Amino acid sequence: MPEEIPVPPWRRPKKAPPRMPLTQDRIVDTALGILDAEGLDALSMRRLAQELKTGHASLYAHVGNRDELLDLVFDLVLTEVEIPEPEPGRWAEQVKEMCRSLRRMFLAHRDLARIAIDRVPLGPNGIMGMERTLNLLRAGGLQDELAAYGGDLLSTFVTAEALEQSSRHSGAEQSEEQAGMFADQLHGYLKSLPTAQFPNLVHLAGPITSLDSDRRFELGLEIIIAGLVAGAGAGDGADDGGSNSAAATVRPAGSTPVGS
Amino acid sequence: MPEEIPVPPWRRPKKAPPRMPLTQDRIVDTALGILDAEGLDALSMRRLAQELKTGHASLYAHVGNRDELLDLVFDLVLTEVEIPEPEPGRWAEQVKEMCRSLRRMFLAHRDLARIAIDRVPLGPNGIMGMERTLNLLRAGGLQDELAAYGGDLLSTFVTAEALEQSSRHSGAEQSEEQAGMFADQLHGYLKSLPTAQFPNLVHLAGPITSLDSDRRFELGLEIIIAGLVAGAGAGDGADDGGSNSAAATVRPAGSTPVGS
DNA sequence: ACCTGAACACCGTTCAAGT
DNA sequence: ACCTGAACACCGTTCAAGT
Repeated sequence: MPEEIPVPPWRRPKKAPPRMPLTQDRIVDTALGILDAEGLDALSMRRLAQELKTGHASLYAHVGNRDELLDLVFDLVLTEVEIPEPEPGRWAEQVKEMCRSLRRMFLAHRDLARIAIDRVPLGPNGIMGMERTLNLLRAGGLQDELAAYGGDLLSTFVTAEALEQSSRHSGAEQSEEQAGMFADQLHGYLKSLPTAQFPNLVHLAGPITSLDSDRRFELGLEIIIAGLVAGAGAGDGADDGGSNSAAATVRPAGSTPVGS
Repeated sequence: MPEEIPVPPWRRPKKAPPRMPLTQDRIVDTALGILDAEGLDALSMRRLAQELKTGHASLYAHVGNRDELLDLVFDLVLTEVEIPEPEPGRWAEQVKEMCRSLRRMFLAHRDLARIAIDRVPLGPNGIMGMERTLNLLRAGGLQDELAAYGGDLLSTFVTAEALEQSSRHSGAEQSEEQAGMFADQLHGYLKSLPTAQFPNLVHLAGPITSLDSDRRFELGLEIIIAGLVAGAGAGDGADDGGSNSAAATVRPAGSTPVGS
């Protein structure tokens, strides 16, 4: 009888050989897969168990309950967020880069903003991210209280904006120009309001409905950072503060993922 | 046989005589009652029907589905939010008053922030509120785009902050100093982290955990308003802009509820 | 120790049938 | 026209029983 031929490693991209013992990591990975492909409502314990070819009751040996599972999924994706190491003269731009990276993570994972919105990221990657965020914010000269709260405010903003963007076209399975069609409808509705009673809505129907997600995001970012800088007083490190980013020539060489 | 004695009106505060026909208003009122008393998770169509002494299928003749019901509840409570008529020299303070009123509404209705967070208020009271908000913001000299987005940003902020505050002590039925106990635990945890790896978290453990909800709210409000003012340029109407409120002596006589 | 089947106590929504 | 009962297709969580 010949020796057993080993399975070539490239046959199992990362998932598992047909029968792998149930593991918390495997459960969380699979949950994220379902989330990305089908959304939060499809992510039931039963659906997840089916994907893992096991009974749904078996999951409770490894995750406690559904809410804890979502905590773990949230902490896992936090790995993808890049928080730059502070560089002099680039503070405002680096804060923006951090927020844009967080936003990219949300846009890459369906319904993740819904999971994140009412959760404090206290998993290992969340704690790591908090540390690096505080480090960046303090480099801008924010005093303690403002640095402590500023990180919260920024991440809340990014999460809420991602939530709004994803929920805007969540009615069915559409995703592309459906947002535009909704905006058109809303524009027509606002324009049709009685001018005497709603002068501002009629006048601003254009600006209200023409702001796309990217513009909203950058505008909000600008506002909050300007507010933080204003609150920082004439801080020493915030030399690049304010809403301009004149010194944005250096590449973000120091940016690294949270998880490493 | 004597004439039928009429029921004294004070016996039915506002609810209904024992048998009143099912109505959308009655359904929405009752839904809000359940929400306040028992929270969003308790607000099922079946629980609601039971409260109304009817079959749960009957509700669908008046509300479409559960999501639409929540839309209606949201629009109903928007009635309680006061948005001041602009007064010269009090812009920043009036914006704060508006946001505080919105916050009070959220704190008065359990889990309402969870309902509001992924909903655009397009009901009659929502539209009315948008109009009055835009009117106030433009009185501060914000140009069109900033006014259009500023209202969104402010209400998102207030909603997210209310959500965080309510979810902080949502584990069980506690509500009072439970938040303080959690803060203490978190403080101990942050202080126990290895200083070499987490210098900022260790150093800021105090500020991070000592910020109570009121302080967080006022801080965030300050930051966003400062950012809006900075973006407004040297606007004419924003004479009271910035983060101070020196002229806050006049009573808000012009403030009126949204719904009237 | 880990996994399973079966059960418990719920959901939202639909629809034919009643009044 | 409005309401109802019954059914459909799901949920999360627990727990005694198996291996």
